[in-house]
Amino acid sequence: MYTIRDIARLANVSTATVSGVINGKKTVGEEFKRRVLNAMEALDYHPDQVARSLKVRKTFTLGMLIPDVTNPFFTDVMRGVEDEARKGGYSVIFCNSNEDPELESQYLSTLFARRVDGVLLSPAGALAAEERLLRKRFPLVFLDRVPLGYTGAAVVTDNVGASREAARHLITLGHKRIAIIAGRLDMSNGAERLEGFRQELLEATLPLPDEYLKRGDFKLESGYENGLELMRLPSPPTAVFSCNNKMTLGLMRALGELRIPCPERVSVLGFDDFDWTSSFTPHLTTISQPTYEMGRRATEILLRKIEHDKDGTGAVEEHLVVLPNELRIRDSTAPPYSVGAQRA
Amino acid sequence: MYTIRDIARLANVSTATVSGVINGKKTVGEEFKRRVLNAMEALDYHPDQVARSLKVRKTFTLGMLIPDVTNPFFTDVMRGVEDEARKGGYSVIFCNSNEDPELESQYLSTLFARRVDGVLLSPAGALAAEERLLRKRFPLVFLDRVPLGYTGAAVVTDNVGASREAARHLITLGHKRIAIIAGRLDMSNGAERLEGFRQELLEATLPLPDEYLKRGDFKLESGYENGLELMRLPSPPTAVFSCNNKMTLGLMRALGELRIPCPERVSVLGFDDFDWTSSFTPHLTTISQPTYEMGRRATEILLRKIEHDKDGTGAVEEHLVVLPNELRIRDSTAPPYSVGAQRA
DNA sequence: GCAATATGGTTAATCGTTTCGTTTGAACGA
DNA sequence: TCGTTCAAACGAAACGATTAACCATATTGC
Repeated sequence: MYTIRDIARLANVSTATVSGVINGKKTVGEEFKRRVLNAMEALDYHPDQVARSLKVRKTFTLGMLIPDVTNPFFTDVMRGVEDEARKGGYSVIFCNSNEDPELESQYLSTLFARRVDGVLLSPAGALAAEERLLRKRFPLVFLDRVPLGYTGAAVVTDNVGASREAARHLITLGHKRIAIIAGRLDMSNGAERLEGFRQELLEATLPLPDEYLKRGDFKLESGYENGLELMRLPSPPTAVFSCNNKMTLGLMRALGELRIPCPERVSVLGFDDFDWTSSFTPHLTTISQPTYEMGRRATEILLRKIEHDKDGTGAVEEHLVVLPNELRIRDSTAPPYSVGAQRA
Repeated sequence: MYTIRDIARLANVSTATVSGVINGKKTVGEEFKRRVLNAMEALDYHPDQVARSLKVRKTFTLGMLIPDVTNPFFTDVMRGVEDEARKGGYSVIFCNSNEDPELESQYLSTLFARRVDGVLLSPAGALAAEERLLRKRFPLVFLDRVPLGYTGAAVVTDNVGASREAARHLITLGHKRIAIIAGRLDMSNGAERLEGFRQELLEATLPLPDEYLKRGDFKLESGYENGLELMRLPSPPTAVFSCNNKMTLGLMRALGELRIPCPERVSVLGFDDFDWTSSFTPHLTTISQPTYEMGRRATEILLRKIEHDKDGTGAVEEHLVVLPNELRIRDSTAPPYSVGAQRA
């Protein structure tokens, strides 16, 4: 493994000169530059970034902490993050907390010890308490979910609006018995999605009985369990709104096992789109979030924070970005079977 | 940001002593240890890993380079990698080459500059040429795919065997006109899957006409396009073997658009399982790879290489691990419609 | 012709750790 | 009372880069 000194010796110049041509800072003469470049080429020399990081107090590394890598929502976000980070010359350490607050805070410590320049966080726990500590460790941008009462930088989507639109769509189709499988209510996104849904029902003076309000945890199993329970009710709903993709999957599985046809017997509308929903039947009606863009924007904001924080006490305007969602109407929603059709 | 010197000063000891208690190497007296620990606690001190890395010439960081984060196969692998890495005290920098050899080699350079201790590689390009250079840069373990003629460490699955089993399943069902949508043939996995399929057909003295052999590139679109072409043939196949999950998705989309029912008109068997295949119809018959285990094993091997490489010239036995796959028979495969049923 | 200024290079200190070699001092045996 | 031993703590030199402070030479203005 060669060092800058090896290059300097081989090119017959000082290390400062080598450093100069590497970073293009100092003006260095043509002749010298050529010699340095040649030497670097000859030895396949790549400057040691860790030494550099130590000196300049910057690692050009970002941390990204998400609750579930196997969720396509997050992998799409990751693409946005990675592309934008690369553009800025940053690498990303991805950490998967598996929805486990314990593991999450362990990762956060590791990232701190590694002196990452900033962190993108989609929290697993309700870390309202730690949040202040975190913010003094490194610049932070929340993604998708924010702790209750948090006021700092974040990129989220319009959960309330989208849920209202979802509910409205179902109502417009003529549904009266509409159930919801909610996500974690201690997370902003889970809470907001329920909130929007509730608002719209209220406005249409439709009831939301307790047995139609199911509390999931964003995982497949909870969608499955709750789906089973809902459809076994004496008076099952004619439409179900599921608050994230994994739970929708669980719900569909439940319907399949119970041999309840969708949308004939029950309409399904899920938060989060899949790019492969058009590969299977039924094609799901979903709320599509701008995943890639979320990742991109969050990274953009984080990089800006990093840039500004260096010269000051971090007095950058804390930005909250709310991106719009889009309702994609496909085949899993239809008018209720009891309306305009003979009873089965 | 506090340094080891701050701690030393506060605890009234030398930096060597602080370092000693942090790393638990030196024996340090109870009294001193207590003082140091207190000081660390008081200042929320976390040792700077980058300084440490510089000194000990080890970053405790792994690089993982995959061609597609949005492919659930790879995210499952990632979980295995991450869990095993964390157990060993390593972090992972994930890079997504997007099946782009250019980007891939750019990432490889970055990883080298960052002095990662080792790299897990699922190559996008046929980097047979670079491979020798890479191996002198850092310990390397290939994952899922290996360059042609590569003999070093790798974790793959039994592609030939699995493809034979897949073909046999279709043959046993009575299919005679079986088509394949192959993956990239310049990658070991793509080539082997075709090879196994071919072998089994040969053994059953079944033909594989040119128009039944489609060359895809592992992406959804190629599954879609090839699916359309296959089913528009004057004499379309009664069964199709698709060589990875994304292409299977494309194929299913094509069938959906052409309104060709599966498995009634055509059986579909795909490489790679989805955990959500049971959420939609038809439930796919697939070859399930031990994804998590692949990631875990590969990491295990890489860590062992790293451990051994440090004291020597890397004369570790280069291990090739071949894991078994499993055929999961579900609803997308059935006897051909022309056999034992009236012609439609 | 000479001070002032560019230009293009060098030397050496530094970032925050680890670690080698050394010092300190308590315990012990004779 | 002295060596001798040994454990425990210390001081300072690295690791490989960056960069401030300098220095030498050439160019320019007056």
